[in-house]
Amino acid sequence: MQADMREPDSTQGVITMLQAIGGKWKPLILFILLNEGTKRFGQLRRQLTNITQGMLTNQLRELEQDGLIVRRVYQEIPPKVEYELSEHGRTLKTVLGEMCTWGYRHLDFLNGEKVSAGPSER
Amino acid sequence: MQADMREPDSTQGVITMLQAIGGKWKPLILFILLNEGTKRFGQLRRQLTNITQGMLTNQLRELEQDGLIVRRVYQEIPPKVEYELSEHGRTLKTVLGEMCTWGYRHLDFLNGEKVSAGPSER
DNA sequence: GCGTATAGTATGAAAAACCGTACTATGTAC
DNA sequence: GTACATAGTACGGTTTTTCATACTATACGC
Repeated sequence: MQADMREPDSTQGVITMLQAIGGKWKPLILFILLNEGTKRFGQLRRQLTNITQGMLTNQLRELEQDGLIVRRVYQEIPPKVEYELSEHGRTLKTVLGEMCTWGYRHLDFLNGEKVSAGPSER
Repeated sequence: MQADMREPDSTQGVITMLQAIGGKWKPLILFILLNEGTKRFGQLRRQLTNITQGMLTNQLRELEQDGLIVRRVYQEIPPKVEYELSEHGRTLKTVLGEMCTWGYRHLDFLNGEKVSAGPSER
């Protein structure tokens, strides 16, 4: 038996998780850093095609404050700043994996419904 | 995009997941139904102490439309409506579990930081 | 000096999420 | 008739999130 297992019926964990990586951009940022490693600010901005600079800065700051990513500033001109997952950030791998899997499963479910469910009665 | 592309570096799954169960109330509702089974509307409302009726109705409708919960209406007066997880909704168990676990881990991390990091200068 | 590239900051507007309050319908008990 | 209980709906307002646009600083090449 797990000694330290907090009550599984408590929503605390899930809520904490959603606060940390929920939202429109954070999962994207984390995925990119998780799968492609260190990235510069501009690289992220170009990859997240629709994000504004302010938004990206903001999200990166929050992720940094939550200890999920590390910001490395090179004292150069023009500026160079790199971002990568922290050690703690890398512990997201399994969760994100599970979420990804379920997400696809859900997509399949939604599609399957459209196809196989009887006459749509809404 | 392509429903077929399941590369682990795709954010599609995670985004889908967050759209389905993200937000302030859905995780709470799902947790209650997952751990305590079928509930009536009023029971949920009392358990989610701060939710408004409109919000609860709205969230339940969305969860129903996403096929995660089932709404059962009894033709009685006063009205009686029960909600429970659908079969598909129950597949959330593992993901929610993982999220919960990581959430707690993250809380520990945040607390650990406060305690063990150098002279607190805040 | 003038334009380019980078990593931002600042400001206000728009959109989305969420909340509070009042209202509906109807069978039962009083 | 009056009040109560249930599961809602309707309306408007506040709060939070996201967006668009313009601006900063500075080494380098021309």
